[in-house]
Amino acid sequence: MAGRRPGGKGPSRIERERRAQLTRTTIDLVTEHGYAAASLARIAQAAGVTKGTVVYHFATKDAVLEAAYQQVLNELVADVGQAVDAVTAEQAPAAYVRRMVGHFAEHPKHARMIVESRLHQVSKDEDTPAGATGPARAERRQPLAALLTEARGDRSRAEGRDMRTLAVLVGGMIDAVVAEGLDDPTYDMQAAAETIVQMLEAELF
Amino acid sequence: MAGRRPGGKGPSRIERERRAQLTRTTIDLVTEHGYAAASLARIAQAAGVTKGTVVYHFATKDAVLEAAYQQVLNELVADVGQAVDAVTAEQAPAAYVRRMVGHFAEHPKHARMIVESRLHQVSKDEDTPAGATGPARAERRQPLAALLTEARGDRSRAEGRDMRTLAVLVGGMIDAVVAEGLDDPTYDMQAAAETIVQMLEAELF
DNA sequence: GTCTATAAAACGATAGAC
DNA sequence: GTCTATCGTTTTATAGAC
Repeated sequence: MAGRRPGGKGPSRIERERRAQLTRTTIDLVTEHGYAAASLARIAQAAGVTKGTVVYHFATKDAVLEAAYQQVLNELVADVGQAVDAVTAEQAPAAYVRRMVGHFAEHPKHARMIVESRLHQVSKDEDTPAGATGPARAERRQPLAALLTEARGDRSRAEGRDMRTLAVLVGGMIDAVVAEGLDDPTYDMQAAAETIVQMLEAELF
Repeated sequence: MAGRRPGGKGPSRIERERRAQLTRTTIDLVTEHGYAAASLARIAQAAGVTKGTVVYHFATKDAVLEAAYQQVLNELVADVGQAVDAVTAEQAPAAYVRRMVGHFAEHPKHARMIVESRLHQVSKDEDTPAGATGPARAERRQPLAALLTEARGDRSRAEGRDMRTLAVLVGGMIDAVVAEGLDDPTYDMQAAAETIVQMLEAELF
């Protein structure tokens, strides 16, 4: 494990810089050549260091990829969270959709990183079937479902509506729009986001 | 290359059986332990043969996975195509959604296989960014987009609607429902499919 | 604290025996 | 037509020099 220093102080300056450099390089590698191309040797070569250096700072190859993924995810959560907190509960779902699509439109690399990680970042449990990311996946739609329930309030039109399914559907639409935008840079993701908002609000209000 | 026989007859009986056995084994491996676990050695071991045998019938490892994927895809296309052809143009989109979800609900293994292949089945071109599956991905939504355009006819409500985006959104909702169903077997995919149909027809008619 | 050198295993694919 | 044996590469990780 890296970062084991005597005194209880935080990571050293060069420790933080090296880790940041390596995660940046890893993100580039994964987004440009796929998860399979992100071997220790390639990460090291791309960063201009040796394999030993990479393993020294991260202990294992998976730790590097996990760190890269977490960084991307943290930025997304912070960005969307801020946008949602800035509006009323009623406007929150629309803000969520717009910022989610907007974030990925502004950071296509991050979108690719998350798409690539979705499948590979599965648990190491041998008995876990592929694609079943377990709790991580189940929690993916939960924040949106909570926003929807709050926004709905006690409106009659939305009575009996299944907020879980609505969250699943809206989440799927967002994923699809992002994927389409990655494939075709000329695709108008913002316009598609507005269509999602309209369909969502037709169901909610 | 396998199957090179003197006379212009089709593949031999044992050729067909071996290939079928190996593709079946490969599908099981990929769906249960992920694409990364589908190495030549593991495929051979699971099928009770040697690596050489596998390579003899398929020439390359990717050819095995491609064959497994194509078989799954062919069954899906045949099933959904038949369902769509059995109804009027107006009912076709709803039939598409229902059979798509139904097929994956009945064949969870196939759903996992397709999800796993989505990322890895990228072109071998070094310059192709990860996640960009090129033409294959662009064509994914085309059949649905065609159904939507035909079903819409000349209805006023649907005038100016972007059928490409609608196809992208509906496709994304289907993917999300299938993924949710894979993660949680108790999830009511059929009910979710009906919600998709309702939202779709609200946009179309 | 950082690196070189290397170990040990798994990989895809081939050559050649039968 | 089918298999065994093996080649050459690449993988992750470690041991030890500096």
